[in-house]
Order: sequence, then structure tokens, then C-alpha cells
Amino acid sequence: MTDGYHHGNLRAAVLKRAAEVIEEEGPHSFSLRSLAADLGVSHTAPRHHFGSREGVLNAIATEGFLILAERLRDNREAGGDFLETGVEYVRFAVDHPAHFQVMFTPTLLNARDPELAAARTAAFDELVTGADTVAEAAGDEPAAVVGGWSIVHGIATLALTGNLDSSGVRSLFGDADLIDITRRSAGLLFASPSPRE
Amino acid sequence: MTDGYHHGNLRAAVLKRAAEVIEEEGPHSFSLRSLAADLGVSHTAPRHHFGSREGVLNAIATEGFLILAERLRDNREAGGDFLETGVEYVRFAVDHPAHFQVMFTPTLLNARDPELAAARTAAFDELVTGADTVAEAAGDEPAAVVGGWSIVHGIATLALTGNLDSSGVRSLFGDADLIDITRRSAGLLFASPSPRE
DNA sequence: GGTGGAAAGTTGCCAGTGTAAAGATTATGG
DNA sequence: CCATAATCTTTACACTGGCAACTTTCCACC
Repeated sequence: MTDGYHHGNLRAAVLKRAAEVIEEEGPHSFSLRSLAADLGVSHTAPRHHFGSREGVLNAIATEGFLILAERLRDNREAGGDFLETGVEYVRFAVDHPAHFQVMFTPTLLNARDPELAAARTAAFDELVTGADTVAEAAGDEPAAVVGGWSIVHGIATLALTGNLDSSGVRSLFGDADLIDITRRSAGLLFASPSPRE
Repeated sequence: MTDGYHHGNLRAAVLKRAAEVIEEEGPHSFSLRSLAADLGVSHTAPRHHFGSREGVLNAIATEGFLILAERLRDNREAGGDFLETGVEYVRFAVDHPAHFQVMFTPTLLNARDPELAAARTAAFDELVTGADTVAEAAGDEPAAVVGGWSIVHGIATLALTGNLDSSGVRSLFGDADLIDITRRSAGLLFASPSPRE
């Protein structure tokens, strides 16, 4: 379908390239014009698919929430407990660092986008559902939900921003990868020993 | 000292105004030119104090790490335990949301700035020192350090980005403020009942 | 098989931004 | 009193996002 004039699949190409750029340089320095140049199209071509720069970021966030919701659902249906839900959360952040960053930076997004709102709600509902299975045992159910979410969100955020490394804390774990670190750290929250396979 | 030509205290005024703007609209949309216009100086005046836009952000991050290190040290010297260290961490994020955001977004910063590196190291050392006091009791010391830091960092990040509200999770706590939520949630990590005063 | 929209992409323009060099103004130490 | 440094301004340039008008291609319909 690429005829020299029409790109063929510009929307998907923009999302893919945008995620690469954001992963490398952060969302603030991502430019529609240099993105279009990378893809060999004019600087206004992406506007026909996304409307604006904010539209691209909204699309990335929406895509991210949909992927996260799907992963959490798959994990729940496969019988994964709450700790495994948290591990899956961190794994998503590692696999899709650009999406994760954009999803949780609301100043980059248009909160009134209904598609984004729906995708976010789906992911958050799945997260809280996963928490309910263990929250009753913790004595303080709301605290268990916030604690579980916060600890894995904190691990993901600190790891992605490099602060786990620059603080020297990561080296305390030797050569353990981030998933192992997550199991050991988040495992403390509910005093359930971390399963290692 | 304000003589109509020289501002008198431009450096401090820029830092103050920049923090306000970043708190309201995020660091990506903070502009040196509109900042200078707000302060009634030419758009290049801040460059003589900070060198570049990145220089302003570095200065904010440095200031933030110094304030955080001071707070954590004061808390430790006042006999605060590790939970109280975490509460102080969240309190800092609430009191200085712009600083917190910039401090933990390394793509905004120049990592080779020695002043920034020194301030960051001071804050992180203080944080790990606070963790050591309780980590031995947790069985897995590195996991306790990462777990404690991550849970309060996660709470602060999710709260500042509005995700605790938009997910509906915060309403589970009624009208409790974020500090109470922190005590209850982070308190679960070490199975020590949360003190309420 | 034309034909008339609709979709996709391009060109040209404007306002706003960060950075840089060079000049103007004021403070300060000898 | 004067030279020098610090501070601030002016002017200029390259880059960015958004907008309007135009061109090319696709597609559905008669």
C-alpha cells in the first residue's frame, strides 16, 4: 500500500517510533516534526491521525492501559495471586517503559478523552479486583490495596528512572533481576514468602 | 537593590516562580520566556544565573534533594523510626510537588552536574541510613530497604499524579488525609500497627 | 467504468521557544 | 576616580506545534 504518497500504516508507525523516542529521551523532548522526518513523511501528516501532539500521547497511554488490563486479567484467570499481580505490573513497566511513563504523567494527556478514560478504568478495575483477593486477610483492606499498588508502582518508577541504580540500593541484590527484587520486596508486604521458580 | 535595570534577586525569583509553574502545568510546559515575562525581565536574563533551561531544572532538583536530606536527618535525630522516615518522605512530596517531580525525572536533568550529584547522594544516604535501623528485623535487609522506599515513593507518585483519586482507591479511606493513608499502608510492610495521633 | 466525495499527505505560514553573540547598565574593589 | 566584573537587554537564528489551503489517492455508488 506504500505508493510513495500514502504511507500505508502511518498511525501504527507513529506510535511505534514515538515509544522508541520517549523511551530514550523522555516525553518532553519528543517532537512531532523530527518523528515525521524519521518516518519520511511531512511534518503535518501525523495530525490527520492524532489531531495534535497531545493526541499522540493520549493514544500511547490508551494503548498502554489496554495492554496492562489484558495482562492483569490473564494473570488473574491463570490463578495468579496478588503478589503475582504486582510482579506482572512491574514486568509491564519494564516491557513498555515509554507507555508506563506517559500513562502516569497526566499533565501530558487530555483527561477528557473517552477512550483513554475507558482504558484506564478497565486497568484500574482489574488492579483492584486482584487486590480484593488478598485484602481481607490483611486486616486493613484499603491500606492493603494502596500498599500493594504503591510498592510495585514505586519499584517500577524508581527502576525506570535509574534511581535504584544511582542510589546504590540495587547493588545490594547482587545480580538479581528486577522481577526477583520485586518478589522479595513486595513479598514482605503480606509476609508471604516469595515463590521462586 | 531593584533599580529598574537589575532585578535584585533574580535567581531566587526564578526558582520560586518555576516551581509554581511546574506544580500547576508540569515540567514539560515550563517555558523560560514566559517565566521571564512573569518576572518582568528580558527572556535571556535567567541564562546568566542558570546557563540554560536544563540548568534551572538542575537547580530545582538540587534544592529539592537538599531539603529532603535535611528533613530526613532531622527526623532521624529526633528519634523517628523507619515508618516515620517514610511519612516524612511523603510529606516532602506533598509540600514540594514540583521539586519531587523534577528530582525523579532524570531526562530533565544533566546527570554530570556535581552539585546535583552531591545533593542526591546526601539524600539517598540519609534514606538508606534510616532503613538500616529496621532492616535487620525484616529478615531480608535489601528487600526491606527497597520495599520501604518503593512504597512511600509509590504513594507519593500516585497521589501527586492524581491517580489515587482517578482510580477511586482514595475514596476507600473516607476523609483520611494522605499522611494517614501512608501510615496505614506503609505500616503493613513491617507488620507494625500504625500509630494514630 | 466513470465520478464525486472522503481520506491521506503536502506546502506554506504564524506564533512561541531555547540558545547565542554583542551591547548597555550598574555595582565594586583597587 | 577608574577598570573590571556582574547583571540585564537587544537582536538574531533555528526549531517546534498548530493551522489553512492545496494535491494526491482511495472508495463507494450510479
